[in-house]
Amino acid sequence: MRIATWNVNSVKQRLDNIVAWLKEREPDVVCLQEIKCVDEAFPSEAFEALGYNVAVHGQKAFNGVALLSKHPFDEVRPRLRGDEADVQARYLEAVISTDRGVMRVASIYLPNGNPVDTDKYPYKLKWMERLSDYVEELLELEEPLILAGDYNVIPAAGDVHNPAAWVNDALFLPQTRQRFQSLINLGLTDALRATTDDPGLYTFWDYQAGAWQKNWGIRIDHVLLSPQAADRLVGVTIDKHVRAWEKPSDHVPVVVELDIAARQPKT
DNA sequence: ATGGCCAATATGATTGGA
Repeated sequence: MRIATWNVNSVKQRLDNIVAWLKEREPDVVCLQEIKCVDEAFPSEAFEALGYNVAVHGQKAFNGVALLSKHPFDEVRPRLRGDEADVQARYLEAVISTDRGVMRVASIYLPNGNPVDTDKYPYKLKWMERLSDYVEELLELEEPLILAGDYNVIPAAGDVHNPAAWVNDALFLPQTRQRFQSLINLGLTDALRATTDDPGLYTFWDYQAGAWQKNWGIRIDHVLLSPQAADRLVGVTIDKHVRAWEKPSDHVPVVVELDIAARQPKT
């Protein structure tokens, strides 16, 4: 089972790139973030033509998450629980049947939190606590659980080109990193860090200041695994090459290979 | 990060992203 996450920064602007990447990579499941459109405007047909089932949780202009899957969704759950007044579309979860039972996959777009002296930073921290509270419940199910997305968290100094420049940023502040660590401490595995200790592995390069050309990147797109998923981890790849394509997103896909097979349809 | 961008909005300037 190949599961990927990609913040596409507008599904409409990125459709050609996404389709080209899907053909090249052939993932089973894709978690998309920042689709920046309402459900009705999501280009489902382009993905269905490639054999994907589609689930969308969008909103007008900003945010928005989606799931693509070669295998049918048994259940789809939008919105992160814990705040009924929160209208931002940042969480979408689905259940897929596999040879190891139920597998649960979530597409996550965690709030950025900048500027930190506004209400955006408390919103981020609250969102992280809501996520932890919910994940604590999900882990009790003892299923393969894949929490994939743009976490807007730089976990450690080795995950940013110039740590000193980010010390006061919402992505790297100690409180942010502590809450991310608390989430991991519930019993999750950062898939990339389970495979390598190498610094300088990035998933985002700003459009500004020639950041891509200078490799001024940050690692903020993560795939977190429950024990039942981590035990089946085969490998992790950052598809860095798509950042050099025409009209790129500022994020690139992160792809996880798990030794889990889709349930064969009954014949 | 020496400065540098990009997407959406009934747009021609502003907001949001990271």
